[in-house]
Amino acid sequence: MRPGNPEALSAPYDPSRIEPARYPFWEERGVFQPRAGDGKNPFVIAIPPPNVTGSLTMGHLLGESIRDCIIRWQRMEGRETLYIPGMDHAGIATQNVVEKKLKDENRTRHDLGREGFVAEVWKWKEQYGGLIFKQERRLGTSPDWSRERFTLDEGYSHAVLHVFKTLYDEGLVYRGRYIVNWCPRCQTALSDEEVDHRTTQGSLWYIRYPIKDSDKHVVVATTRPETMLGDTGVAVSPRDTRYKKLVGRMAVLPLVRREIPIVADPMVDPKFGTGAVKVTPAHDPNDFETGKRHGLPELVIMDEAGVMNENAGDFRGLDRFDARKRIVAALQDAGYLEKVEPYENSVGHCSRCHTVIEPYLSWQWFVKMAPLAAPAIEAARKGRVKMFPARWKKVYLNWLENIRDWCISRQLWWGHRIPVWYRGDEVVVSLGPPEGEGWRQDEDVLDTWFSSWLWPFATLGWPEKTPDLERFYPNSLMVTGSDIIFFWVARMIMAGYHFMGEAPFAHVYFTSIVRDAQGRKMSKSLRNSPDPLEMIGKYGADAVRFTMIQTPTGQDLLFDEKRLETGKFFANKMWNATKLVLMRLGGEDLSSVRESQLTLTLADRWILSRLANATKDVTRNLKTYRFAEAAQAIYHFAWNEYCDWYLEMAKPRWALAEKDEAMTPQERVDLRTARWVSWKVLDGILRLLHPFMPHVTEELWQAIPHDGETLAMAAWPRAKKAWFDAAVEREVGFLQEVVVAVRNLRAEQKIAPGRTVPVVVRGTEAQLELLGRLEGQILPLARIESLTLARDGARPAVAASAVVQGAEVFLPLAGLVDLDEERARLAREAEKLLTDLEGVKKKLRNQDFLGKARPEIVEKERARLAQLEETLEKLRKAQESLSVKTD
RNA sequence: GGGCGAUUAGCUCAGCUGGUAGAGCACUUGCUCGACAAGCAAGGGGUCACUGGUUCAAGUCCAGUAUCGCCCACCA
Repeated sequence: MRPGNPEALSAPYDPSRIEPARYPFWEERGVFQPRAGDGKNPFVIAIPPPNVTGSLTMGHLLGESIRDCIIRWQRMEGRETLYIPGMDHAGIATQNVVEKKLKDENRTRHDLGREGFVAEVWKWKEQYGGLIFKQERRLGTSPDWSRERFTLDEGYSHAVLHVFKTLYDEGLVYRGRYIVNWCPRCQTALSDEEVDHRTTQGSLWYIRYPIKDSDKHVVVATTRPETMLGDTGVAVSPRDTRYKKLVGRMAVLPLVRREIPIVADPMVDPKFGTGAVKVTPAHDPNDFETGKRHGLPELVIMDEAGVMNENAGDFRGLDRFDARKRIVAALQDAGYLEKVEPYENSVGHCSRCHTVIEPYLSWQWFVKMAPLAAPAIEAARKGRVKMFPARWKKVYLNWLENIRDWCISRQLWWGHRIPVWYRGDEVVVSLGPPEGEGWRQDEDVLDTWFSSWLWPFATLGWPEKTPDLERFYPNSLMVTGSDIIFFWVARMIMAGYHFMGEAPFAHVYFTSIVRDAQGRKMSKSLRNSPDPLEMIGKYGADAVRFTMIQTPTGQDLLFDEKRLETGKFFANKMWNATKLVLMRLGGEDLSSVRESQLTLTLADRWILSRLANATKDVTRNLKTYRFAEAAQAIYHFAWNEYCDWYLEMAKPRWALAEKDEAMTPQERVDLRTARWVSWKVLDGILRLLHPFMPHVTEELWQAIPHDGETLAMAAWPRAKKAWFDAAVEREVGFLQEVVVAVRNLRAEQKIAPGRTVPVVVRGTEAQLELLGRLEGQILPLARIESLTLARDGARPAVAASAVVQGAEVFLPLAGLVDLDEERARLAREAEKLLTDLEGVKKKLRNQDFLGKARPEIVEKERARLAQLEETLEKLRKAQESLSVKTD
């Protein structure tokens, strides 16, 4: 065993001094690499790959704190652990960043050409990408950096293209011309999940469409009047008698004078608007379907930038929103506009740049999802994949059960280029260019999520059968935000089943969403996210981790910087407690000490029992992902039990070392026992706390006597059965109550803190015997000058008193006790007791309660009644004695 | 339109199988006793959103209401 080093803690606790040095310390010792463990299954977590453009946010801090806590815990449990790091190439996001940079240089990606631009992005990536991981090291997380992956690195890209080809060959990837979500600013198609719907105050325009060969007209209502230029029909409900005779006739499109048929279609809700709908097959997904059913032409009137095209006649060249204004004006001028109503509806926006989405007719690639969803649905239903908190299962299932095909082609340059080759009418799907001349590769790239859905196995070398894949798939746990449950979690599960034949992980833990104090989501644009590195600098990584991990499970976290103090103060407390213990160990060699050679006092047995309980609690709560409870358990034990009580009770025993005369043999054993127990429990605390606060615990552990090189690889404590001792806990509980009662009396009587007081206790033989056993350790706790144990003795003449578990505690201070004060206090006490007593009596008078409640509950109430009556009786006597004396 | 969550001390939140309401911060009072003022000790503070139900017993289970928040939905 390595001896302690008190020097190490001579300076005050300063996280920014100790934390940075710990990272290389762990790395040099290979702590983060998996190492074959005890034969148990390995424990594997893959990081949700942050965008290559990303920087550390409070949200990451939360997820990383949790992931690393579990990984470190499992590592200490002896499991072979792997935490897989990596980044996402983030197609649109990254392309946008680099395009913006080009724009600042007055260039566009088109100036560079495709190859040049992609080279530029790679250059950017090398220079600025992955900042997040440089920052993250400061948090002390423990991924195996030697296994870091990037979704666009060579092997991973191969996996992505391989998946595309496989799905194509299976008929699950297809190309088609459909209405897709189109961002006119990014100029690419998007999946449904990449569209944010926002409730928007708009208008409903009622437009008259004249009926051909008639002086009548039909009125249609629309939220998007500009699309009328692309109308190729008018639809009414087949059940709508109002319009029955119009079906089959032609309407004349205002401004354009195109004749369009009036058709009957069940899509129309006769109760909405006028019951007649304009049909614009090229600009609305509903209308697209309607158009198909009636063979209506698909007339595209905008280009990919949302600018009206040659089919827009006079409005050509106008932006879609300008066109809307001009068309409405023109309709009004020509008398076609019947009315305008304010109307609230939901408008899709690009989740990347917030531009209003345009439904756009174009050729795109899709994945047929229903067959992939089936096993993923079953996995959740059968519990093969469990979600925490469980309610997310419903959300997940609801999405999968109503799943729609996934548009995976993106009109971008940064990403995996679609491995499809065209030559005339020939189409070949192939990872490389086909043999022969004249092949042209598809211009589009794949959705970023089409690569990240493979993350749990593509990071391990799939499709090669690598040893890593063999050993570390499936992963154990996924920890991520519920905001990407559809984007990512559901799709990973689908991909896991389809390509690996089993779920990618057994458990999914969804973290909270971090919001600001007003409840707004943290975002760059709002600038309401504190700088994580600044927080770490100010409070220390340990404090940040400890605080973040205590977020309410499954609820949003309203982040308040003030809360970080708790963690910092706690670390400081542990620093100082360790310093104290270390000094008092006096360099004693503990390596050869065995528990059986020691004489454990009541206090020792108590703290060991409490340690066993804390160990059990922390472990149980980690197992069930109740991080806040786990953190609370160790916090409370370390601070309120070990520091506040045990260390205080150990002080007089440690002081034996400074005795002038020689120690007796018993004293020597007692000293050694106090040293060993205080060290042993501290060691246990540091171990239990390490996953939450790795730096300070490692620092402190290195300073105290320890075995092994690093706490990060030390064994997780086990709750020793022999240490649990409920009887001892009750006994010490009584002693604590006595101490608190004396302190309380002192405070109430405003006795100077420096002054010691005599105390008389009347109680049962057992109670007095207990007090006697720990007398030496209790006296200083309440600054007691002398403790008189009086079994049947008379009550002191003039005293302040309290009742503790039936025992009477007296502060006999004639002349010093403020009698009025004391009488008032006793009266208050008695009143409180009386209220409680009434409650209990009422309960015990209730025949239903006596008859139906569990017997042990009734017994408990009876005992409580007795206790209350006894206490009250003693308070009354105290009151009497005071009134007699003063008369 | 559907679904989910929240409502407990001034603030942020615990309260897991129903059985005397908890923590941190904030607040009050008192403390330079050789670990720690980032601390110690003692306190004050809650009709657990509302209404009804189940039960001997409800913060906890059920139903409804209100307010706030989130998600989903081809609401012209």
